Amino acid sequence: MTQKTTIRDVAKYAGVSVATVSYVINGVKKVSDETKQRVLQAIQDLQYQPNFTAVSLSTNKSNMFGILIPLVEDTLAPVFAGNQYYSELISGIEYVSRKNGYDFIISGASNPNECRNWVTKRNLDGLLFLGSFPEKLYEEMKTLHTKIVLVDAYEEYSRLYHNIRMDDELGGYIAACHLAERGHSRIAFVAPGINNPIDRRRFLGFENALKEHHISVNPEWIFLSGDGAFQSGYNIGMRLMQSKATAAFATSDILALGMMKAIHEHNKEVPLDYSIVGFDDLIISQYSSPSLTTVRQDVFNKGAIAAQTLIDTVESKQPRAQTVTLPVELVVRDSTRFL
Amino acid sequence: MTQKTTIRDVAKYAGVSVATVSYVINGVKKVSDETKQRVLQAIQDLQYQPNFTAVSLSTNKSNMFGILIPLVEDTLAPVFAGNQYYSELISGIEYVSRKNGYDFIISGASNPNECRNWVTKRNLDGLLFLGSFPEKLYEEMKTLHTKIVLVDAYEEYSRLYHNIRMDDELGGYIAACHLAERGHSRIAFVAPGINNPIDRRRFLGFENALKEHHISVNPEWIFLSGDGAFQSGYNIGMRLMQSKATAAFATSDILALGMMKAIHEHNKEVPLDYSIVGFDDLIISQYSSPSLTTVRQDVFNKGAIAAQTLIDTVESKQPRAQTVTLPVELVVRDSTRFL
DNA sequence: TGAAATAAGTTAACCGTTTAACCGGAGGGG
DNA sequence: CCCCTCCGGTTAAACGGTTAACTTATTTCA
Repeated sequence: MTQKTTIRDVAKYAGVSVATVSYVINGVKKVSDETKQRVLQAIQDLQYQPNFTAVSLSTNKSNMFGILIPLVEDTLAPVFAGNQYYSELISGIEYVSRKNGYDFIISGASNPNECRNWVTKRNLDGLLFLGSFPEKLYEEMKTLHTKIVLVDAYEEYSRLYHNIRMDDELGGYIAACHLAERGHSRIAFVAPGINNPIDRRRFLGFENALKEHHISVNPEWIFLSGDGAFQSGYNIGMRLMQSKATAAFATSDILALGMMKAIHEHNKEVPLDYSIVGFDDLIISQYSSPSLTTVRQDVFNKGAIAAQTLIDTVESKQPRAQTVTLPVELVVRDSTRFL
Repeated sequence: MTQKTTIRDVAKYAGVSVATVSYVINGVKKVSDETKQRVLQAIQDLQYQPNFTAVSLSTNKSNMFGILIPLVEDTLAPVFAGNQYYSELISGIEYVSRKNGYDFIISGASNPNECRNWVTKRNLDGLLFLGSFPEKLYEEMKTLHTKIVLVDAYEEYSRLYHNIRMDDELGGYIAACHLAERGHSRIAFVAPGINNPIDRRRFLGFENALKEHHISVNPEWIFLSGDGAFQSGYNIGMRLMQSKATAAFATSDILALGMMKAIHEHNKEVPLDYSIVGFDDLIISQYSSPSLTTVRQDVFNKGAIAAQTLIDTVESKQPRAQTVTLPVELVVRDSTRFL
C-alpha cells in the first residue's frame, strides 16, 4: 500500500516549490520552459494525480453535479427503475460528463431541505432537474448559488434557468396531422394528464393540427390515465372501444402498447379497426405486433445536450438562461392506416 | 449569497472550540450533556451542515463509491442506455445509498489506468462492478486499497471480492424442468454466449435438468446469438424453426421475444408450435402476446444488496469476501404448453 | 491526605491543494 | 547610475474539517 503521491512529492522530486507545480498544472502563471519540463517529468515519473477532494476544498469547485429525479411516491424508489426513458437520458449525460472530466451523483430526493443539504454538503457545481418537481423545490434552489439546468420543465421557469426540451408541440402536431391526413376525423387524445408540462404541449400541437384540418376536438375523446403504466393504457383501450373514435394519439408508447393489447384481446384489430400513434419510439415499439407508428425523440441526445449546457454554464461559457428545443420526427410503421 | 456556515461559526455561537463541535457531531469523544445541548442548538439555529469535501480530505473517506459499467464498444456509451436491467439495478443501488448517506458516481470507463485515476482522484471508498470486465481491470484494482463488490462476475474472483449474483444455475434448471415436465424433450438453449459468467451457469442448470429427465443435450439445439439484441433473437427464431426442437429456453426475455416475433411472422404459433421460456421477467414480458413464461429475478433487490454489502464492507462490518446468491423463480404464463 | 485516575475541554497540527503576497535579479529608460 | 518594471520563482495563509496531545478541575481510594 504505497502512500499516495502528493503535490509535495512532485515538488521535491523536481526541486521546486509546490506552488510552482500547481502553476504548471493549472497554467495560471508563467513558468519557464525549463522548469515546466522538469515538473512535467516529475509528474510523469511519479504518476501524480491531483486529489480532487483537496482541489475542491481549495477552489470551492467540485467538478461534480447532481441529478434530481422524481420519486415514485409509494416505494420511494427513483422513477427511473426499469424506465427506458430515464436510463437513456442518464446515459447521454454520462457520455458528455465523462468527456469533460465531470462526475455526477443522482438523488431521488425532492424534499427541498434534503436537497439543499445535498448540494452544499457535496459542494456541487450544478444541478440537473429531470422532469417536474414540486414548486417549493424550485423556490428553495433559487436561494442556492448552484447552476441549474432543467429538462422537460414548465415554460414558466425558462426565464430563470436553462431549459432543455423536445418540440412536444410539434410532436403532437405531426401525430395528429398524420392521422388526419389518413382520413381520420374522430381522433382521441390519450395522456397521463394534461397539466404536466409535456402533455400540455403535446395536446396544444394536437389541437392545432385538428383545427387546421377543420376537425373539432371532442372532449369525450380525451382520455387521461393518471399515470403512464401499461395497465392504464390497457384500461383506456377498453374505453376507446366504447367510443366512436377510430384513431388515437397517445403521448407515450407504453400507453399506446397497452391500448393495442386491450384492442387485440377483444377481437378488434390495429390498424384495421383503430389507428394508433405513440410517442417516444421505445425499442419495443418497433417489435410489437403491429409495429407502432410513433413520434421519435432522441433521448440520449437530450441528455447529452443538457449535460453540456450545464457544464458550459458552470464554466461560464453560457451566459444566460436559454431554452433549447430539440426536434422530433414521425416514424410511420404499421399501427396506422388510411381510413 | 450568505456565506456558508462553517464549524467555526457554530463553535463561536455555542461558545466552545471547534474540536468540541466536531466531537458532538461525530460522537467520538465524551461531551457533557449541557455543552452538547448548546452545540446541538447552535447547529440547529445556524442550519449547519458539515462540508463533505473537508471531511473527506481530513478523514480520507468520501462517503462515495463508484459504479463501473461496461461500455458498448462502438458508441462508447454505457451499456445501460435503454436497458431495463441496468436502470433497475442502479435504482436499487440508489435506494440504499441514499438511505445510508452515500452517493455514487458512474463511469463507463474500463481502461484500467483511467479507472485507477478515477478512484484516487475522487477518493472513492469503494467500487461496484456491474457485469464482467477485461481481466486487466481486476488486476489493476487489486493494487488499489478500495473496497470492491462484484455483481454477476465469474466465480474465480469470488475469493478476492464480494460477489452478488442470482442463482443462475437454479434458473436454468427450473426453466428446463418446466419444459421437460410439460412433455418436451427436444429443447433448445438460446444465449448470447456460453462463456460469460451468467449464461455459463444458466447452461449448467439447464444441462442438469435435462440429465435428470434423461434427455440428452443436442449440440444442434444450442443457439448462440453473440449479443442480446432483439434482432438476434429474431434470427435465432428463424433457425429454430428449421430445427426439430419444440421448445426453447432463452437466457434473456429480449431474445425470447425476438424469437416469438420471428415465429409469429412465419405463421407458426407460440405456444402451439413452440414453447418458449425467457429469463429476467421484464415489464414487457407480461404484456407480450402471448405473455412470456420466464425466470424472474429481482434486479432492484440485487442492486440494493450489492450496495449494502459494499457499504458494510467500507464500514468494516463485513469481514471477508463472500458470495451472495439470490433466489429466482419461475413465472408461468402463456408461452409454454403441454406437448 | 495525597497520588492517581477520570472527565471535559482546548490547542494546534494535519489532510492536499490554490493563490495572494512577497522577493531577488536582470533589463531598460531617463 | 539609479529607479522602475518584469520575470520566475518562493512563502505562507487559506479552504473546512478531524484528532492526537495537552490542560485543568474533579473524583477516587489506599
